[in-house]
Amino acid sequence: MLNYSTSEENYIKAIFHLQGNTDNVTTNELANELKTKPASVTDMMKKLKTKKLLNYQPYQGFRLNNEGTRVALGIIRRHRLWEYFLAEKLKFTWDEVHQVAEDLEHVSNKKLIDKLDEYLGFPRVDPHGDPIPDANGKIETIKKICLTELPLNITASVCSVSDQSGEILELLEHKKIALGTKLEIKKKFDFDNSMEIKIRQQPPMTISEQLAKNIFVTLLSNSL
Amino acid sequence: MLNYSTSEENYIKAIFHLQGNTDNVTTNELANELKTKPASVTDMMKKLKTKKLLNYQPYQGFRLNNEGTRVALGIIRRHRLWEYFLAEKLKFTWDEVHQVAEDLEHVSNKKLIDKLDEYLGFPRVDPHGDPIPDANGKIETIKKICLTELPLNITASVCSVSDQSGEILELLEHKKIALGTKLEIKKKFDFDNSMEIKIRQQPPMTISEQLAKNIFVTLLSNSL
DNA sequence: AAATTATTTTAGATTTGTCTAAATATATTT
DNA sequence: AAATATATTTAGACAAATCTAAAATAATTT
Repeated sequence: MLNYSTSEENYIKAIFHLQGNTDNVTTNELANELKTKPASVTDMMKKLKTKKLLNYQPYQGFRLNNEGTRVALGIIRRHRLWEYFLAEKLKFTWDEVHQVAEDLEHVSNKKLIDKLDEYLGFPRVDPHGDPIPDANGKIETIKKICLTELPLNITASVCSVSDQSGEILELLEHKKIALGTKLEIKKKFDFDNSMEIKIRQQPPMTISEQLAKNIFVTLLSNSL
Repeated sequence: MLNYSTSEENYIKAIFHLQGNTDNVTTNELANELKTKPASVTDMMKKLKTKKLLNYQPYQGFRLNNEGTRVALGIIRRHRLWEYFLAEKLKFTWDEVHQVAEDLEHVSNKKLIDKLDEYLGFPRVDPHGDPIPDANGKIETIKKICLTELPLNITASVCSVSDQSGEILELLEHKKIALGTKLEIKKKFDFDNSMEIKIRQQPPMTISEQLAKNIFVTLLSNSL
């Protein structure tokens, strides 16, 4: 259980988020993600390769290996637990938690994080609906679908919102849509792709295509 | 409200703790406190002087100026609020909180700290009995005296313990002495400087000079 | 397939924070 | 007050993380 610098951790986390199941991450992609220069990325990739956290051959891009993935999941665990703490206990809003957690995540004291996890009641998802890895690095795969993909009359639970701007939060608050809100689609209108949705004990309401595109839900069969 | 690096903050904090009301802090003192080398201290003092946080003339030692003190109190506020959080909410023991707070204190987001303060109920002292500066940097001066200085039959409240080892904590736990415990001295024995103390609703007990020297109390007139 | 374009790497510089060893200033002895 | 000892500073080096500019490699176009 070595410790890694804040900078190393930021690179590891960014690679984790960029690498899909198939292709390698490229130097430019990572430089762009981290708002740094390609030369800096190459330097760090050499370093992380000697630390055996990733596979890297010059000009061929890179991927985290098992150890790198383990480290990444540790960082993500810390990040999401702090996000949960900030939102749940300190009453930060959705759009504020990420930035603050960016700093807190680098305090890598295992006992601190495991006690925080316990204090929070072992939450399974962060305030954006993303799953929190457990103390062993296990992470649930939650089948998120965009609200635009949800079939009619199927109840689903709001699990995340991709846009985190103040504007969307204002709108969601007005419409009483929050994380965990259970809803179903009653009608879709081809004219403007707006839809009428129903939340239990509330009258039906209409939401725009633009809003629906930013809302993600999980089907309640594999509920949270 | 500039931001300072972790290293700068550690120097500022250490100077704050070393500087009394009169004399300057010396290079060697600070090097010893921070377990670094005198040359490194000189380098940093030059830097902090250009940042206008302290007074420093070569060979004459240094002191924080008003701005430096303000910065130091901000760091101490963060440190002690996290200590309180760790002990109170996450159930860390006395001897564990300091080390973890050393890392957390460098996350310098004002909103985070002010919300944490509110969440904790605006605590006035940390788990070691040291006062927590408020959001404006105001700090209470608590008149701590060593238990060995407490007059007979005067009730006082335990406010801090200088030694933070596991051994002393074990002993204090056994004797049911905790922070906030109210006690008075009934007898002092010149032979070995041991003393008999009384805690309300408990039989009198004897404690050694060595233990008494490590316990600090506040008189209840200027109570916590 | 040759030429052009885009991407990636290398080489060398910079900043921050640290160190060792040597030089300088201050304090203490005799 | 001169000699010795201690404390402090300077000079120069090093590692981490970054950058710019140039070189090398790969991909694309004609």
